[in-house]
Amino acid sequence: MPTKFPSLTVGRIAARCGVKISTLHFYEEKGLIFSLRNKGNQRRYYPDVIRRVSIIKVAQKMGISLDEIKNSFDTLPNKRTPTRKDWEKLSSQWQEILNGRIKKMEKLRDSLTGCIGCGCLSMEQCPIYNPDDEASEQGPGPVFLRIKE
Amino acid sequence: MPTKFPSLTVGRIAARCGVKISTLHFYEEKGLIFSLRNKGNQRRYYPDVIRRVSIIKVAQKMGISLDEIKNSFDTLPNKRTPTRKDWEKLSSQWQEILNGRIKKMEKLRDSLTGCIGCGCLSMEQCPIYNPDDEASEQGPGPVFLRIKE
DNA sequence: ATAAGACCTCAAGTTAACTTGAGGTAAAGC
DNA sequence: GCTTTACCTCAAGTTAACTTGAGGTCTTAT
Repeated sequence: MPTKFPSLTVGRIAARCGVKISTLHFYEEKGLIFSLRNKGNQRRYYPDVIRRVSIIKVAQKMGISLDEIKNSFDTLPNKRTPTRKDWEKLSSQWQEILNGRIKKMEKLRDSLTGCIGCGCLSMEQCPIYNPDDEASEQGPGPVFLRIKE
Repeated sequence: MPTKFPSLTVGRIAARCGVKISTLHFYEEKGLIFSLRNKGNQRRYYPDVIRRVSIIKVAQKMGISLDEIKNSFDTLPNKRTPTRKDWEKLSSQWQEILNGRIKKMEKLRDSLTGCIGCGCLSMEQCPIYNPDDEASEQGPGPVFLRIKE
């Protein structure tokens, strides 16, 4: 916990992080980052906000939504900016999500491979048209498979 | 090319494909599917629209946008509904895209693995903070890396 | 023939993640 | 002190991919 009044301006943070000022306003509004105000009501940041923003950006690249990111941040003690240990935790959380996504994609890709030239476009047996994880999940549901007529 | 007037109603197609009627209207507006109108101005479809919608859905699962899907469809002769041969072509196109995405994700995941516990949160050497494909792409650009001070 | 159910159009709303703009204040440089 | 930047707030706009609703017409079943 820094003790001196923060001195980084929003413009500076923006430049450092490669984002627009409006993005920082937006993140703050969403509770993803924080700032103090100087006498003139301008935002002043502690340097750790840079790390925070960078982490947000990395997470986004993994396809994590801002909401999920916020949730993860909120699980940290005192809503502090992730420390090295925290980062370990967060990144392995996110890694799992990432792994799940990759698996799904690979599955799809492989089905696709099997489909190339298989002539199943009739949608009667094509695995792609009826992947287990969706159509069969909740009973009747979508009807990709039963085209029959 | 079917020669008889089409008879499938929008409600029927919706039920078959597991989508809402409004979605079909929307797809038509976007030029992704087509219909004829009966005397009373109601839509009537040829059965192949079902295949078309199914393909759209599959493509979307691969993360292909409607715009990209439309582009792909538009490359087909006469903008016809994909035949088996066409499907071969489209699916391998999309497979490439999918492969690219998977690769990116894997890269990210692996960087992440390398990062867990590496303490590079200072953002001075962390590969994640400065993946080649973005920051270094266009000269100056974002500044994730040069945090220095 | 008539009522219920299926359709039609067009406008506006929804979510995510921001961006843009207008109108006004602060801070910094000379 | 003055001017140029940098900030501030709040409202509205943006894109993708749809959904919802209002007000009205067709079709179909009885």
